[in-house]
Amino acid sequence: MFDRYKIQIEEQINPILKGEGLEHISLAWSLIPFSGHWGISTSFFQIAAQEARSGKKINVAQRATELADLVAGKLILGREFERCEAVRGYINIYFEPKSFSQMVVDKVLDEKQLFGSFPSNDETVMVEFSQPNTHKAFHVGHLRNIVLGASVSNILEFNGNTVIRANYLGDIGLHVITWLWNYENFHQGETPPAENAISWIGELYAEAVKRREESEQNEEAIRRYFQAWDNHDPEIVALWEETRQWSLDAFAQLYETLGVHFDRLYFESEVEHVGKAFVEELIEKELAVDERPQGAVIIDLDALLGTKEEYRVLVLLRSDGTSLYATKDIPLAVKKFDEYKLDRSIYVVDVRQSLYLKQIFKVLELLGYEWANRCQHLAYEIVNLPGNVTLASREGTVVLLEDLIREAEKRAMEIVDHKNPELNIEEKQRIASMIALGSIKYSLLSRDNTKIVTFDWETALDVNGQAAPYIQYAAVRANSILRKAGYQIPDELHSPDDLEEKEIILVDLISRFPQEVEKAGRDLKPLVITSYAYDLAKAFNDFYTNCPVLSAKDEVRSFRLRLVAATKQTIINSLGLLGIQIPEIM
RNA sequence: GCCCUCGUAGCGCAAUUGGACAGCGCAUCGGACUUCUAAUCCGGCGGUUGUGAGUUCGAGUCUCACCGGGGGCGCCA
Repeated sequence: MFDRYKIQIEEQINPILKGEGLEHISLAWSLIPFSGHWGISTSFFQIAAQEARSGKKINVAQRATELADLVAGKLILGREFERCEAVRGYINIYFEPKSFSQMVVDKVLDEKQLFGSFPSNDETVMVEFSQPNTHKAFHVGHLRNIVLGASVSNILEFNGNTVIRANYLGDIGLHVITWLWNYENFHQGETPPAENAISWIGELYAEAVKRREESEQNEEAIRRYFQAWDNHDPEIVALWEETRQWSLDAFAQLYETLGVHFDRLYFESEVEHVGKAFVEELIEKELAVDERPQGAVIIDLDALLGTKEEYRVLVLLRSDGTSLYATKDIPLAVKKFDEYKLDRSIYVVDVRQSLYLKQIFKVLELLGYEWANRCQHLAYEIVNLPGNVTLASREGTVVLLEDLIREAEKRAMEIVDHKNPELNIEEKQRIASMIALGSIKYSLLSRDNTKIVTFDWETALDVNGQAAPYIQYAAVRANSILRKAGYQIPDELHSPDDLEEKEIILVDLISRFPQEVEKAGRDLKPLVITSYAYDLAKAFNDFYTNCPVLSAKDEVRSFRLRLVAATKQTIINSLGLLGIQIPEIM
């Protein structure tokens, strides 16, 4: 956006530096880091340091200051610039606010919901996230994964990638069998209640595990049940299929509530069989070692690679021949790349699986897949309870997703009810839901992926301060002004000669949105967007209290209306990347 | 034992990837609603960035060593 100006200015700076005996200098430009006025800046420290290294006896800081002063004194700026200044070795060049602000606002109103996005770049990326087990409940730990995966997908899409949102469901294994056995013996004929199907399924799971653990007889019965399932006992398979669907339906409902969708569902059951063939291949190629029946099928990566205690040993198949996660993850990766010709495959999985995924990617490389190094683990830390208590359904230390959402909606509803008593109940509920879900999502996304989230009800349901409702409210205020103006946004491109400081800060922030999107995409960090959206809302609230819009005169009013519309759009776009919606009223 | 990760104000978190004076929110204290919605705004208080070295003109950020929390290391997922 500013390249043209940079070149233009460098053409002036180079001769000045040449006069100082400095040639072939390249300057690194950046946006001036604090708001107030916008502009670009560069420093002379590197140049001074170079001089010092070449033998001259100079004080680097002093020399940088001297050079900055010199250049600032000699620069001749065009009318698109306001002024330039030298500050402690830096030179700051400020743009003329009028034309710049006009340019930014025009751009937003022109591009609308696409503002901040980048054109398609031909890169296809798959993001695998959520990965729930059927026949189990969802808790807040799972939510962090979903919310992160969904947001990263949105951000990558905005960056111009073609994104395939994939889910990988654990629909087989001991946990499923345990559930089925318990159901058939103790809950025959029951069906999940429509309202809270996941909780019901989860409760049965907890009960099933308890039964399995409390008697050896039960454990044996379950093992026999597993055998029967493995031998395709038609009754058990039918029950498996039916109950699995209950879970899938319930998940679909939850994803809808969360506003998350998937382009492709993978199932463990669809890759298990082919996975065993891959294990055979690995044994044949003498990469894997078959220690059965005494041991398992393993692949000693350190031995193969000559590393020491780095890749360790990966178990591919149990000694009894049944499959493990690794058995299935290998064919799954192949399937993904085959189906979609991926350029990149991202796994949103918690940090505890870092070594495991590193192993899987290495095995794929050893199998000769050239794309193996384009698999990427997006690791995030877990959600804990206070006192470093791990969330675990079997310990009872768990916060169920449905409970959390219900409670958050209840609290939001109280406020909505109080503030907007005239609305009908459906509308109130809709608004409360957006606020509740927004708060929950925001609180999970607004800390770095590498930081543990300690869940407590107080913080999770706090809607004050740096939280989604603050940002949503800013957009609602903007909307309120626009509504009172009859949604008539003037076309005039004139902006007033003198802009208020608050307006300048606001325009400045809006102009930074695209680069924040880029950064969030590069680092796979929604945190960048949560911070940005908050700063933007703050700047708008500041503008709101200081700059009247509707009562302002002609051109000021027009410009401010356009600015308000542009702000609303930018808030919508940024919260959209986080999967957070904005009500019209709140 | 090896590896990963975190440590910033009483608490919860940021910091443009090595740049300007380390910012914000809770909490706390004090102000502002006959005004486009106060779920808002303004001000005060609060810091040796775990410790110690090193690299650099410049370090919260990079290197090394310690200290402390969490996690992972062959048949769990």
